[in-house]
Amino acid sequence: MRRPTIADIAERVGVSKGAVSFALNGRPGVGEATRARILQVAKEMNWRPHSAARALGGARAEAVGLVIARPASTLGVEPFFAQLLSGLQAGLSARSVALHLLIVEDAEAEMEVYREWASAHRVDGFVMVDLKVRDPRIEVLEELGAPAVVLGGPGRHGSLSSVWADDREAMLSVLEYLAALGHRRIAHVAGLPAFRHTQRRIRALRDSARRLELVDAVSVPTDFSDAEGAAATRTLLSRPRRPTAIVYDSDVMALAGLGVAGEMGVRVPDEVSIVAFDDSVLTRIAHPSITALSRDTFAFGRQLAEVMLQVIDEPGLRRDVKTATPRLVVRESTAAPGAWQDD
Amino acid sequence: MRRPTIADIAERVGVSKGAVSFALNGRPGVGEATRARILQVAKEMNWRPHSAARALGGARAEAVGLVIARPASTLGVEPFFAQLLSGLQAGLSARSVALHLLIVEDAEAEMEVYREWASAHRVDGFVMVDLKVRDPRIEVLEELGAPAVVLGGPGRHGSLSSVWADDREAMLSVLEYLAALGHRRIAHVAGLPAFRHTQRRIRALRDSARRLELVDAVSVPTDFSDAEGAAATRTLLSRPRRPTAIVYDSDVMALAGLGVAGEMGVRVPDEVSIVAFDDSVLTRIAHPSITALSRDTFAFGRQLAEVMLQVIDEPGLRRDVKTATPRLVVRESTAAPGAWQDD
DNA sequence: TCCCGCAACTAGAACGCTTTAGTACCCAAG
DNA sequence: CTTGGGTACTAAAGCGTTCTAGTTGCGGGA
Repeated sequence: MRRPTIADIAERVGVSKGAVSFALNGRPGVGEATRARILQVAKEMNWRPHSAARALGGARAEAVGLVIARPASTLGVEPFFAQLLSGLQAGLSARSVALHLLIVEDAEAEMEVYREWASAHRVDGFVMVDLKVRDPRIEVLEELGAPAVVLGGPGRHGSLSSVWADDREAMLSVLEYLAALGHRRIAHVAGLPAFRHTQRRIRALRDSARRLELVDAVSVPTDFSDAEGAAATRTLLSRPRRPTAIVYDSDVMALAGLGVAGEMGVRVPDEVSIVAFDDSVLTRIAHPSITALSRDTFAFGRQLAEVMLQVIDEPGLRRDVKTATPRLVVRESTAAPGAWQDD
Repeated sequence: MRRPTIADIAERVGVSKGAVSFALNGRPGVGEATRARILQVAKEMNWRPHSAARALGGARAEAVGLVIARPASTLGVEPFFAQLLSGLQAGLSARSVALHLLIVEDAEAEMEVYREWASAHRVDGFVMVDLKVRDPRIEVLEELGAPAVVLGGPGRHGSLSSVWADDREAMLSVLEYLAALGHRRIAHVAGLPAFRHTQRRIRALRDSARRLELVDAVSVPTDFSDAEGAAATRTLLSRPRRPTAIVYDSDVMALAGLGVAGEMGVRVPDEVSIVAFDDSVLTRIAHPSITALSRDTFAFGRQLAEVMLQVIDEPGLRRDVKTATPRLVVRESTAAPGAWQDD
């Protein structure tokens, strides 16, 4: 048999569709007795709302959109991303809001999908990740007027809300720790330079070079892949005056770097110290275990969900949430540089 | 201004809504010249389809549902799951199909969501994971008549399609390898006994005990968490006649087990060999690296997507795809048992 | 010349729900 | 006894699209 509609219920109870709609949505305009009868019949007939029909009328979609312009494989490879996703889902599912996920080729396609989903009321809001320098997606989301939360910041995300961590401060804490150990030649294997947080880390290194008396403070950009992380490490360690410490923008790259050091016979931490942005099981079980900037990524994702839900509830709202700054967890991969390395 | 509808376009071009609909969907029933004009105007007015309205008419939702009854944290912790998810996404996004993802408390809630999404045309089909013994979800999906693909098998998934790996054969390959090395006391730290694939592995061990002359072949059930994996390992290694080899049902548990062995001063692989079902970066970088059953999980997810799309295209279809059996990758965690361990 | 068939197009119902405007009724105040 | 206002409801108009059942006009064969 066909799925029951409110018209069927109305007919059976002997009232109008309107009355049924009121009753089912707990709205005034229908007596208690009638309401009870309607609810009863609806249950008997096993009725369920048809979200598409509701959406046509402009109701909530009970879903949040996440469009990612990255190769799909990163989803599974980067612990950071996987953790973030699960935190996000955890936060959303507490309110039975689904995550509408799509991976696309590039930012162009991503914006097109924003337009489609927004104009079709397919989702109630968007979570935007991988904030770039002068990101055109911001404008699109603003123009669409859809609730949106940007992962990353602060600043430069227009009227959109955001959730961010202080990358600058985190980078400084690493540099100060390394400088205190006596390191003066510190290299930075950065992520994609187009990302705002990458820029912020690069700038933090450059800015503190003088204060910390670093004689060499270079940032090498990569695409965040383990391959480029390994290549950058190889280049750095092949220099006549190689760095005594390398800071990696992700745990995956740090691990790759550690592997390269092993291959090249450069001992860690005796000859080179290694620090990773982002902590995960990878840094913990590596051998030697890797000193890393640790944060609760799952909680980060949950905060993202929380802000998203708030912004959906109150469309005018603009929140700007700074999450806890990642703190350094010292493990076996860092030590004072050997004496022979001093200038 | 209001978002443009086909009625607006129709008015502007001076044709009926029907004609516009035909033109926009590349259907016959409208002349070339008119079609071109309609497309032109639609572009000018920046028109976009409204999926909710389409869904009302019974069109595709261009989304696949995935409902998971697990704690959200597993999503990020289990490399297998993360990889699978990205493979699935990769396969779907090639056809611009989104993944509608929701995490729920339990199987009851999961089935309720199936009903809701199906009756609301919210998704075109479902991917079901974590197939259990006598799984009630199968019936629900069959009854709903929604296209669905089950991860796991073979058999016992009724009329639904499935994608599966041969767990039995995989387990046998591990056991034969260990037996060939000389192991006779082999323990198995299993996953959730409610899962079909867990059962299959347990049975494989039991069945081959006699043939391989195992004097001790016990399976210890766990919930797949690293905590229970560690606990089970502790119990096993505390026995007066402890096993000389332990097979773990996941890489996460194997890693936990390796940690416990370290704590207890039991040397790996000299005193106990360790094998993991599921390969990932975890097993590769552990110290010692862990012998594991390896498969291309990303490809597995992509196959899942492929079958899903096929079943959506051809609702009557029932496919049963066996994926490549995981093959054993021998690393440092396995060796012949020490002589003193022989009976 | 007439009719047939086909392509091009129109009108409007249908999809399931929400919402608004309106109606019927009752009770209380004047 | 009338009026005013509140409650309980009904009828029907959307929401944006697709689909079905026409209608028109035109070219070609008898």
